[in-house]
Amino acid sequence: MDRRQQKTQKAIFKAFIALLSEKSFSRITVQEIIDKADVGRTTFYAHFISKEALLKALCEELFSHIFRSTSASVPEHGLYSDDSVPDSVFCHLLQHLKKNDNNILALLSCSDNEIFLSYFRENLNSLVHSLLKTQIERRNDIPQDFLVNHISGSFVEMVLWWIRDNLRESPERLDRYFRAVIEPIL
Amino acid sequence: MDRRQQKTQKAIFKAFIALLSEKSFSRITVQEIIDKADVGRTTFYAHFISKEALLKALCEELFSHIFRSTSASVPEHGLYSDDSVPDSVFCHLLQHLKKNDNNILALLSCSDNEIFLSYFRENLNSLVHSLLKTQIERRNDIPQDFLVNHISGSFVEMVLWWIRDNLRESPERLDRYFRAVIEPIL
DNA sequence: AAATATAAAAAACAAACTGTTCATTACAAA
DNA sequence: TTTGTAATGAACAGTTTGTTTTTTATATTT
Repeated sequence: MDRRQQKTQKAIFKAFIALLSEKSFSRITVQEIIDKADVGRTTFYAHFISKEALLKALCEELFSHIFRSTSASVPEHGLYSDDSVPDSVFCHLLQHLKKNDNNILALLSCSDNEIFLSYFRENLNSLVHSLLKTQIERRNDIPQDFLVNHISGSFVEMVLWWIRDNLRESPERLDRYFRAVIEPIL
Repeated sequence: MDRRQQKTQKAIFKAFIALLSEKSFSRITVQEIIDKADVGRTTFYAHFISKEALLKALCEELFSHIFRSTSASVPEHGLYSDDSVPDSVFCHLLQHLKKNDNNILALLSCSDNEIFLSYFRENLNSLVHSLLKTQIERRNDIPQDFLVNHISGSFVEMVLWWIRDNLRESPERLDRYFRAVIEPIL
């Protein structure tokens, strides 16, 4: 890819992230983005057809990154299948989030966060789904779909709660709480 | 209140709800609202200072209604404290949602639903909080806050899942699933 | 190094939306 | 009936959006 393109893309992403930590997505204008990124109006539209497309591209970037590194880290054993394993996939995820690469926490907590959340949920869902497949016992009184949704949904809600609480709890303790409400139902 | 005011308010709300079931909040313009409601531009701004204020007013309307009727219906016994009670507060809520008064389901499922969801969560939170107070046993290994958030959060996620699934499951069965994942941790 | 291709820029544009003002008309309540 | 208040229509300046066109700057290829 042309070095010039990379430069402008990077500038636009950076400006966009900075703006997102200031104000909600819907209040951000293309004008502000190109002002802050210091690129021409034409240039912006050559890269992204709209503000929404930019948001989507950003989401794909960030979440594919965080989830690739997470699911690669603990692939072999299932969801909380072994108590002796100290760090679950979830703990890894929380630790990753706490590091706050690329301001991902700011994005998840901003007021127009629905799009981020849907990406978060989607990625979590497939993660939980694949983890549950390795689980031996299965409940036959609850649909698998419901269970998957419950687990990933609860996790999302927990993260939001965590953020609202300014990350006061440690990832490890949070993971322990999460185990306490998830393990009994498996 | 002046009959004229009631009339325009009603027209605006109605137009707004109709538009929300067509497209997301951010794509709706004031222009469209006043066109559909057939009121003057000046009139709209005399009632609501912005599109956002209208949304807020609508949320307050709808949720205060649904939650007042719900929490009034089952005030005396706690959250799933008695297995012999067939219909929990949650079952009531689900049934209420299924009736879909004022298109509340459309609002919860539209793509810009963050504001609706925050109202939903908020109301649920205080409901769960008050229900847990009547619960005798308490876990001392998990903070009460976490538990409340987990329960109401899971419920919200379940409803979203339900909506995505086009309300295929009955409220009663959904309530059973929810019991199965919540009761074990109480 | 020169030639070619491609990205960025600046300016200008119509179209749409916003939020406000003001004068006029219609309606409700006393 | 009179008086107050709500609704209306038109016009407005200011933004924002997405596009076009021309020119300039920078990579890539030979």
